[in-house]
Amino acid sequence: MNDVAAAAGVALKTVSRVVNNEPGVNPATAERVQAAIDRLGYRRNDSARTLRRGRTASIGLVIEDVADPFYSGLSRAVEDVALRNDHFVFTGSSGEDPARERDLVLAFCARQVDGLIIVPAGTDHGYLAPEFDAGLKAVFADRPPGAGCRADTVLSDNAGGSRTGVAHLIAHGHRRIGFLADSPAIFTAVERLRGYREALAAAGLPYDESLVAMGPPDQERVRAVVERLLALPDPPTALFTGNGRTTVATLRVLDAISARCSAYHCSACRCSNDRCSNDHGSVRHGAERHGGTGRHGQGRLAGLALVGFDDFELADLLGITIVAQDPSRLGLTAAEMLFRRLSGHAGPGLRLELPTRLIERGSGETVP
Amino acid sequence: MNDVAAAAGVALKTVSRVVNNEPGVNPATAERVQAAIDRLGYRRNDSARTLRRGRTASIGLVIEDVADPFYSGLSRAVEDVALRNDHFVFTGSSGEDPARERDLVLAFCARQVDGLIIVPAGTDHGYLAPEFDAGLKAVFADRPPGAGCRADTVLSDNAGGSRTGVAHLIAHGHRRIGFLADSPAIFTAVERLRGYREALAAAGLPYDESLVAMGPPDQERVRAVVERLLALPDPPTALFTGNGRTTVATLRVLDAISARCSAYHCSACRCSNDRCSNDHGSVRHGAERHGGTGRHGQGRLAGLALVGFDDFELADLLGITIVAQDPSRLGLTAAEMLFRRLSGHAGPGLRLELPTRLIERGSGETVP
DNA sequence: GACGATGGTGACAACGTTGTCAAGCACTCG
DNA sequence: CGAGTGCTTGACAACGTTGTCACCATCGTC
Repeated sequence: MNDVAAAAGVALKTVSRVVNNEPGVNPATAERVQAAIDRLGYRRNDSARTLRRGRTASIGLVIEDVADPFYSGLSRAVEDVALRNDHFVFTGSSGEDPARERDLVLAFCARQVDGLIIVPAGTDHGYLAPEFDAGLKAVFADRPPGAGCRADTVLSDNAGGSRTGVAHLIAHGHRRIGFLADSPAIFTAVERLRGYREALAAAGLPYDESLVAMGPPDQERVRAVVERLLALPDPPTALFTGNGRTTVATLRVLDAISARCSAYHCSACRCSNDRCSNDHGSVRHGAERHGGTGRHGQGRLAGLALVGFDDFELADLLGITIVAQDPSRLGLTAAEMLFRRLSGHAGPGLRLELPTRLIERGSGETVP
Repeated sequence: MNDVAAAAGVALKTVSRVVNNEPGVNPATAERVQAAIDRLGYRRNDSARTLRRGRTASIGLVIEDVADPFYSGLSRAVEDVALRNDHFVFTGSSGEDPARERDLVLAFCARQVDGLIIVPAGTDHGYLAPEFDAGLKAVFADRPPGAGCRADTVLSDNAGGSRTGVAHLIAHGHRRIGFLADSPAIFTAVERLRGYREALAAAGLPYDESLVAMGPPDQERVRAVVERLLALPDPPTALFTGNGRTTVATLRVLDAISARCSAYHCSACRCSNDRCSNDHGSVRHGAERHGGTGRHGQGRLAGLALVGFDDFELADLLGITIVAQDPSRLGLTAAEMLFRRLSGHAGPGLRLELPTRLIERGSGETVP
């Protein structure tokens, strides 16, 4: 900027005015300055600007994993809102590690982000107190902050969505419904379990702990869980899967089981064959309709009904009934709440719950 | 920092030394300072630090869309490498708009990012020249920079992968192969078209322009394209789709066509029925094997063979043969190249090409 | 006992911007 | 002609760090 000022024969401050489109500069001078700027390829140093003004025009976003479609949808929405507000976004993935969440958050604070959107991995946010005192604004998304933290929060209606999904299976005659979800350390998983229990209770069905399995959605764990469930003396006739990754992993397992067993007592055409070489205990045979209009998934679910929490790509094609939450709406809402705070809005911390939506595609509408 | 210094009864500089773990501080003093830091909840202001040191310890990442699984995988890899190198990542989505790409890049530069990883939307990167002069390091990923820009570049072997995929279809007896890809403004699409043509040429097959359709992968456009192809007097018996989104959109279209037509001349069991009420011209009927071990997709492709560029979630389950590139390897490689430059590595701009891999899953192995 | 080496500490300038305030100028009005 | 007004411009300090350099003890050595 110094060089530009010298080149244009004006003072530093005048260049600053031109760069910032401040009023009160003679058009002729402005043009001269602009010419010097272009000639020298000058670009404002936003670090210095930030230091001087105290605002960085950037926000931090801490999520679990950008590579997860749920969070990448959320990210995109946050980014869009931020850009509309002339802010940039630092993104960091915590990988469900509370320590990493904390490190990321504090690092973003040291970078003087104006605000934060956090999908918390941990449950203690005491470390944020000094930051809040220093004027930091934060919004929690998808999961609430730990006790004692009164920040704005945007959640999905996890319990309600889960209740609806499970009630849907019950309405189709299912009495034994397996429940697979993420680890009980995760808020959403616990809420969805609550919804599951509420739906059972509302229908007067017992809660059977042997039908419930919670843990990380990795393929091998899910495989073991599904096989355990199907080997029960009184196995489930339907599954409710508590997040997108678990649903997908479950689909793979059920598909493999279906493929191992080529015997079908087909309910549509009444044909049957006994080429089944699979020692699969009491697994019911699939109800694939030969040449019918059923969707892909239905013939490949080892005879089980399935409803999942979270929509995912190709769920439509596979005919998987799901309870949809809207990740981009979650991100959008969180970002808008944050920018409202940043523009001076005071008032107590809000807690919003976004509705979910049951989308029927076939896999949840089969009878036991 | 001033307050901390006052509270600990030391000079500013000593606090600075403690904060930065610089040697030469009396342990007792350091402890006193640390206590003051903790008591006051002090956190270093990285804006000032940046201003003083000239390095921001952050990099910028410009991609097409974080919400696209391809780019979110790439992002995650970049983020991981950055974190390992104690850097943070600004991410911005260009949405294939060259102007937005430019704005993002320049905004990141104004923020003094140490380096950039760019998936370019545009083909003119002259605007970067002053930044390069000022010492900016940049790596281009997935697509090369515009002419005249000698920056490091990491690409997938687009033409080669496409050639392999198409040759695979040819090897299975296909002579009329439709080619669907992204807009010809996009480097990868053009390269993949080149691979398609090379595979045809190598097999002595003619290049028929009416079998080629390029444009954005939105569902309605793809639907129209597929329907046009199938209505040709001599329709294709196979399709090669040039990216993940196009593949998925194509699957939806073919599924809808298959569902509309419930007539199957089943090659596996020789049964046939004529309940087909669909006016689908010369569309071949699906080869679904009733109760066989085939994968989901094969019965739902309207009788067409299909190979797609890019792997995607559930492609395994659907039995879709694809040419896989590795987005996270792309991101990892780009980030490592960038950090090599940042740590002083000089030398001419490199251009790397990562290999692709054909994964056979059924949809690409059916005969015409 | 004088000297240099060593370890610990602090004063000060500088990084590149912007907010504050004041000054210069041309013009108008009484 | 002088005061008042509005427009344009510039000098200067400050933002919170860190690099440079200098200072002062303390210690060991000749």
